[in-house]
Order: sequence, then C-alpha cells, then structure tokens
Amino acid sequence: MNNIRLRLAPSPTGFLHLGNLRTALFGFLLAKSMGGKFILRIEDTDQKREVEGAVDSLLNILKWVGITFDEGPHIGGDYGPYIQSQRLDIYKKQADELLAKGGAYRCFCSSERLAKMREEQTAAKQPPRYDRTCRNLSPADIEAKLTNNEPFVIRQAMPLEGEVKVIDELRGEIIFKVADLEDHVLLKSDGVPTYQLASVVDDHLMKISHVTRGDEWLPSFPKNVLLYQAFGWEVPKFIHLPLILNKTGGKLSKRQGDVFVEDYKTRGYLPEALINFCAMLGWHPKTDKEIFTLAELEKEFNIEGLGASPAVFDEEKLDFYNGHYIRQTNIEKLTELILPYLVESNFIERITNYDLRIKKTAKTISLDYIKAIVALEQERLKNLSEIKDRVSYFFEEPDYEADLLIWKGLSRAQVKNNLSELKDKLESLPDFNQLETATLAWLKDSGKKNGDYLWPMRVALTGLKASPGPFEVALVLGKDQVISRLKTAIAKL
RNA sequence: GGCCCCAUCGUCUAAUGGUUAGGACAGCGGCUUUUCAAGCCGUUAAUCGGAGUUCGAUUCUCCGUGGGGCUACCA
Repeated sequence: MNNIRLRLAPSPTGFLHLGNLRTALFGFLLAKSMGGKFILRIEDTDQKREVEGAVDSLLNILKWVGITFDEGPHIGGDYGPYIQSQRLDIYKKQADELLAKGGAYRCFCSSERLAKMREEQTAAKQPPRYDRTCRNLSPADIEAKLTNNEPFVIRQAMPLEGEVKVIDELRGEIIFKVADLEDHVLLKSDGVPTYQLASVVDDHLMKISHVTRGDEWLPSFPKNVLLYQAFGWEVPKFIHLPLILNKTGGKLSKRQGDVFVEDYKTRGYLPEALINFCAMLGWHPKTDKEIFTLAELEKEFNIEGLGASPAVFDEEKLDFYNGHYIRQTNIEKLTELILPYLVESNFIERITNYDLRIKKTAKTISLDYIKAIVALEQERLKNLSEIKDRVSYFFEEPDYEADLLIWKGLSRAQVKNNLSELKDKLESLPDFNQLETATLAWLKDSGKKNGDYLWPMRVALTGLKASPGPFEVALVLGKDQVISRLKTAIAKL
C-alpha cells in the first residue's frame, strides 16, 4: 500500500453538475491509477448555502456513474469525521496554535467598518483589501477587547514582502508577489472556519497527497501554501483542473439548460457515455484511442495526459458516445432501461412488474414485444428518452397523410394497386415469418421495383418518413396488424 | 481597475526546435439501400497577432490581443 490519497471535497449546495463530475472523476481516476485511495469529505462550513439532501443525491449520482470512495462520511475511515461541521473543535485548536506561532491574528473590525473601508478603497481606485488595522494591536488592547467580549475573526498574517513560488502540477511554477495577498479570514466570528483554513487543515490531517480542485482556486493557492508553511506542514502536490465552458465559451450554469448530471440521467444518457466523454475533456491517452470504459481509465489515467486549458462542452460529442454505448448494451438490459420511458409517455402500463399492457387498447403485451421494438431502435437512439418520439406506431394506429404513401414517380392509383397486390401476397403467405425472403423473391421474379412496394408498405405500417425497415416492423407487429394497416392505407388512397 | 490562468481545424485534442501539423465529433461526398439509422470509404477545415532567440519555430522568450477566473466573516 502506498501513500497516495486524493479527495473529493464538495459543498452540499445543490446538484452535481458536469464540471463537478469531471473534477470528481479525475480525482478518482488519478487515485486509482496510482493505486491510492479516494476520500469523500463534505465541506459544509457555509451553513447559509447548504441544501437539504444534497449529500445523498451526490452520493447517489456518483454511485450511478461508478465513482466510489475508500473513506467518507457514509463509510467511515481512520481520519474522520469526514464532515467539516463535525470538526469545529479541530479547526479551533489549529487556529489557536497558529495564533501562538504568529501566523495569524485576531481582528475585531466590524463588518460595517470593513464595508466602509472597501468603499473608500474602490472610490480611490485602490484594490479593496483589508487594511490590517488589527494586525498591530498591542497585547493589552487585545486583552481588553477580549474581556469586553468583543467578537473577532482570525486572519492569516501574510508576509509583508517578497514573493511566493508555488508549483501546480499542470502549469509548473507560478510566482505571486506577497504584496498582492490579503490577510484573509481563517476563522469566522462564530467559530466556523472558512474554506481556506478548513481545507488546508483537513488535507494535512487526512494525509492527502494530491489536491485536485478547480482552477478558480489558483488565486488563493499562494495563501494556502503560506498557511502550510506557517503551520510547518509539508505542502501536498496541487493539480488545478481547468473549467468546462459552455458552447459560447462562458461558465457552465443552470441558465444554459441541462448541466446537472441528474438531468442527463433522466434524458437517457448512460453513465458509460458520461464517463468516457468527461474523461476525454481535458485528458488524452498516449495513443489515439478515444473509447474507454471506467475500468480501463482506472488503469490508464495519468497526470501527464492532463491539459491546462479550459474545454468547451460539446453535446454532439456526448451524443456520439451515448449512441455508441447504447449500441454496446445488450438487449435485455437496454429494454430494462427503456421500459420506464415507455410507461412515462403513456404507451404502456405496468400492471405488475412484467405484466404489461398497451394503455390505449388495454391489450396485454409481452416483454418480448418491447424487446423487439428496442432491438429495432437500438442503433438509432442517441439517448434513451428519444424512444418516445419514434415508436408510437407500435402502440396505436399511425396517423398520417395519404400523400406520404406515394413513392417517387408513382401515381396515387399505382400506389393503391401496389398495396393491394402486396396485401394479397402477404395474406396468402404460408409462413409469415418468411415474409422478407418471400416478398423480395416475388418482387424480383415479377420484375417489380422494391421501392414501389416497400416504401408504401413501410409508411402504411409506421406512418413515418423515417423508421426501421418494413419487414422488421411487420414481424414485430404481426400478420393481423400488418394486413389491417395495409387495408387502412389502401382505403386512404 | 489589480492579480492569476489559458490560447492548434467549428468542438475535444495529438505532435516536435526540422512532420504532407495526426486522431475523434460535427460537416460534406460516396458505397450499401425501400426511408432513417448503423457500417465502410473518401474529404473540407487549425498552430491568435507582432517582435526576438535560432540554420530552422506551432514548439523557447517578450509584448500585444482575445477568452476565463479571483478580488466576502461563499465555496
């Protein structure tokens, strides 16, 4: 066992979106590929933004895509508790220690004063920054305020001059001037730590070896490094992952439509597709291979393949992956996945588990009937929910304009005649299961053109411009339905 | 405004101080064919701009430009 440990540290403030999923995935894959552990830690230090049930939904959706943890609030571990709100005493102790070491100081400034200060700074075209008033308070002053029960926060005391060199694994060395760093708040006046304190303390105490986080944290990276140093702790490796952008190059947000993983799930995207797609967004293997299962990624993922530039999320490529994995799925499983969509769109109802019937006609149908339909659509679907727009004709008589029956170059009368001939032919078939070979042979022998008969037949059965082929549809529908629909079509002409 | 990050086909990306700048998605064309899809074959399309280093820069440096992020007692 090595000492590689990575963590996912989400705030329970809502649903997981695609960007978070990718961050989670990369952390997980990095941990697994290096033979390390992956830990879940809940960062709930902002009680105001917390959303009820967010942790459960997060756990569910991660489980659905296949991301698992070795330690976390739901399974325990040697470094718990794994929920920050249950670690308040730890942060308090560490903050006091830092106070004693001189790496931090108490600040008694009121939020009113701070607001006014920032206002003045902005007006004077100065960067808004804490003016360090309380940094130079005498011990006597502090003692007096303390006995007076004045509320205070604890701020990190940044070095006054020089620069900080930090190393990001993807970008290399980044140099910050210490003068640009603010003495930010570490511990709020209610005793709850800010992210800056809690994450550093926890990453150290939980022995995290590689910190993966979004690159929106890059500006506070030097402060974090300084904090590690002030504590006298070793700085872990940092990997700041680039953001995912929407097609217009902006930040992913719910205003742009579906960004939550849950949304993709309900629209019928498979976890395999989401995983493969996210993995290729910012990571590339050494070869040209672009199709990867989670298991393969767990072996082949690496830091070297990671890029530092932001990536635009392209749903067409996701569709490609999803179509691919839908085609890979075996028919039993696919049927299982698609059944709920058929129920939801009121085509069928489930009396008991596999006791199915067509809703409109109350006709009982078998699971095999659904399976046959799914088999026909499998190679056409880009996502599961599309099924509802393409298979209505299996559950009700199709409704269409008579003109649709007419194949190019034929007259109405010819089509009508062709359909009649075809109907007679099919009716007289000794074995309906042989309809394809029999019909094709009949057309060929009598010198007829396939399209002149098969297009009208297909439309008569489906009512659609585009659909699976007439023979496959006919076989699923059964002889009686086929003859009946042909008659309906003939009557239309 | 200040600080920081990023920059190769429309999109995701590969490559190296010397390549016909490669692959994938999308697009387009073809094959197949009763439509659609799938599959196969082919094809259009890119190194942000300007200096510098160099025999040679897409690659290294600088300056622009563009995009993004941060700038809270949020994460």
